[in-house]
Amino acid sequence: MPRNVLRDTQMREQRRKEILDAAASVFARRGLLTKIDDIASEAGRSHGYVYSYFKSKEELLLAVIKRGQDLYGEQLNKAIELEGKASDKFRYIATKVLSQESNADSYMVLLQAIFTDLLDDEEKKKIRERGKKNRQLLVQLIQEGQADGSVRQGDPIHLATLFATLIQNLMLLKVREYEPANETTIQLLMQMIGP
Amino acid sequence: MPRNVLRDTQMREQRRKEILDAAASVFARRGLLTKIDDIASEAGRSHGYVYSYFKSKEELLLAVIKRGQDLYGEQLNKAIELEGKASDKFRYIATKVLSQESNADSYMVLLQAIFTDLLDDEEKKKIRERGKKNRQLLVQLIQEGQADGSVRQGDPIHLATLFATLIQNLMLLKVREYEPANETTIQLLMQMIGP
Amino acid sequence: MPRNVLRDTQMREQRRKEILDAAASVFARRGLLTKIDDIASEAGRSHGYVYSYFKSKEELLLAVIKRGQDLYGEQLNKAIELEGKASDKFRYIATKVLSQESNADSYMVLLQAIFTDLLDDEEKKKIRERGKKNRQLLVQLIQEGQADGSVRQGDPIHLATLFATLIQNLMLLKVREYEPANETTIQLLMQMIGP
Amino acid sequence: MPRNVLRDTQMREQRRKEILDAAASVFARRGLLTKIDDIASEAGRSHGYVYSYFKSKEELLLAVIKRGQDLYGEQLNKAIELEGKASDKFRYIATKVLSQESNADSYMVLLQAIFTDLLDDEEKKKIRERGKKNRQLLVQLIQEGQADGSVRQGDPIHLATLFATLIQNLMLLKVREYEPANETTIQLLMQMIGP
DNA sequence: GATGAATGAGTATTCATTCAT
DNA sequence: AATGAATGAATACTCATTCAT
Repeated sequence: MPRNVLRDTQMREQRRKEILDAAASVFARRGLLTKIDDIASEAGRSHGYVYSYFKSKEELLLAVIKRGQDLYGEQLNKAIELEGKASDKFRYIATKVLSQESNADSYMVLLQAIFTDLLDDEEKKKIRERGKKNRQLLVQLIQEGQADGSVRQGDPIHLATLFATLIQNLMLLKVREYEPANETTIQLLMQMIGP
Repeated sequence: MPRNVLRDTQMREQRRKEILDAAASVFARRGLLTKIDDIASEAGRSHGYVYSYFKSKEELLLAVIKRGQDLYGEQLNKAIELEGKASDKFRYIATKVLSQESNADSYMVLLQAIFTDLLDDEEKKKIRERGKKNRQLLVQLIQEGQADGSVRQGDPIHLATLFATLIQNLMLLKVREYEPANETTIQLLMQMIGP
Repeated sequence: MPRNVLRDTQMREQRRKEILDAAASVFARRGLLTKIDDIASEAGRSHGYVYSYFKSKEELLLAVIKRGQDLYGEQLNKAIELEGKASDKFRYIATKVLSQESNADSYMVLLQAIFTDLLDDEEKKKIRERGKKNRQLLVQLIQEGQADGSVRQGDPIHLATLFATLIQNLMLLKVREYEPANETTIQLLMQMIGP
Repeated sequence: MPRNVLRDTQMREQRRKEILDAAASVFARRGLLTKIDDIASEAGRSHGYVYSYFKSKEELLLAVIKRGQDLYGEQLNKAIELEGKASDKFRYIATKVLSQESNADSYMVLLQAIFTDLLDDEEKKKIRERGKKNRQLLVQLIQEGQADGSVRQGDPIHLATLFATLIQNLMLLKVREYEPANETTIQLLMQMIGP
């Protein structure tokens, strides 16, 4: 009986995802000091297993970063597609992003990867490209808000950077309980980008 | 015949500082992956030399973090002592801090140290204490600004956190040329905390 | 597919023993200056291999010492269980112990470990406890001999110490060809403890 | 005024001796793991000081061993020159040697040096020669005792070896409080070599 | 496929030794 | 003479990666 090729492929994809989840969590916690064994344990597998899905630790790291950026992009897109004023969408983004711990993890991994010369420039460039693409979504939203009067005037790119910067860093601090980041913070944040 | 003890001590202090400078620079660039050899090379010395001034890589890392926090605190204090409205002091801080690359380096090192479980909780606690002390300076300044009408109303602690978060993350992004951070950004930042 | 767990475990035990053998031999030859690499080479393996069986050089050293003491204890017990007069058992011990080179190796390792402050007091204490347990076996035998008239009178503990001391040191000297230790020596030794 | 060359030489000799004393004590305690710094500290000097008196750690080690052997030889000679029966001289030796802690230290250093391949064969040979010379003194004494009837019959070389072995190992054990070695032990020892 | 035994490149750290002061 | 700054060879230990079972 021939194997079910489709199912095999799906299975494989599923397994790959499990490893990726484990990797994201551990990379966030231990940074670049993460060991393949840590990831394998987190996934409840042996380290050899990990290698049958990813060629190297670097490949795994890059995959984690990419997925984090893609997920963030999706969250932004979902917000953009909402009904209502731009400021409501920003509020949605702030609330949504800050509420998901995995975002903070992803961002921390990204930061470390960018800041270290572990990765070659080629890879760093790809990461930056994705970052710009995501920021462009925010820029759009800023412009939308400036048009509907719900966001203050000013260079949209800088405003988008400030907004992104704020929620990203707040995420970091929140997760580590290093500084507070709650509803009050979000309200302030909204006033700051408000008109 | 013993040498000139006073001069020896001064020399030693000077050398220690040189290593610390080198270490700060390399830690910022390579994060926790930094090798003692990298630091020694950066300082133009052998690795053994480094060990005659610092007992271990961890001690060196902690010293780098502490110095970064202390310098930041000094910059804040200098701003506080200026004449003028609180908002002018904030502008001074933003301009000053963002203009010094070493601040970004220090902050990145701090982030990685906090985010990794390389350090024990004891050490992390010390770092957090210093962080709180520095933020308290900003809180004071926010309150001063709310009194003189140059800063918007709202919980001072959250406002301070937001401000700190903004300049810190902007520092990061600037240094890595990942995102822009310039005079325009600062102006926006000022409007955001303005009344 | 997981492997045969039972066989794996047995294999692992076997490998551990091989390393222990190699370690005993090299420790005896090079003392505490022994390098892990020496041991690995002796076992025909890489140094990493050694570390997957023993956490550290110290753990390996302690295991070597313990095994040496346990083996010596077994040899004593075997002698005790023989038929015949106590003096015959002593002769058996002297002959048996002196004929096995590994005994000398073990003893030398033990001596060095005890005499250096490499090990903490906790570990040294354990070693001494085992030493006392073994000497107690000799004390029993001395008393048996004094009862059956085949061993001279006198404090059994001191006599046991003297006997142990003699065979241990003779072992040392013999192996290193520093001094002779043969049948004649054993005869003399027997006369000395004889009535 | 020309320097007092004689006094300078004596001074130098004196300093050398001080280092040697410190070295003997530390080598005994820490074995071949002894650091030059340990020795320098023990002597209340800097490590550079040590190097102006001894070319290397090995030279220092060899000097310590040689001195220990020479001192032991002197003690034997002194005993031989006493009036009385050979057995009295043996008792004197046992008492004297066991009462001086430095003898145990020296012997331990010697043992370790012999048992390690740190030293080249050339040096080991010299050490063995001195050892034989000292044992020869004991052999003489055994023969003297067999002549005057105060020592049992048997091959003098083996008897000498046994005696030497006994007192050396007892020294070791005594110093480390690993086993008892006192007046009672000496009495037994005397009976053992007695006729 | 899944495991974990085995390897060895890489790294922190120590310490003998040199030498300028 | 005496010190201790500086070096770098040596060594314990880690961990990514490979591969036989």
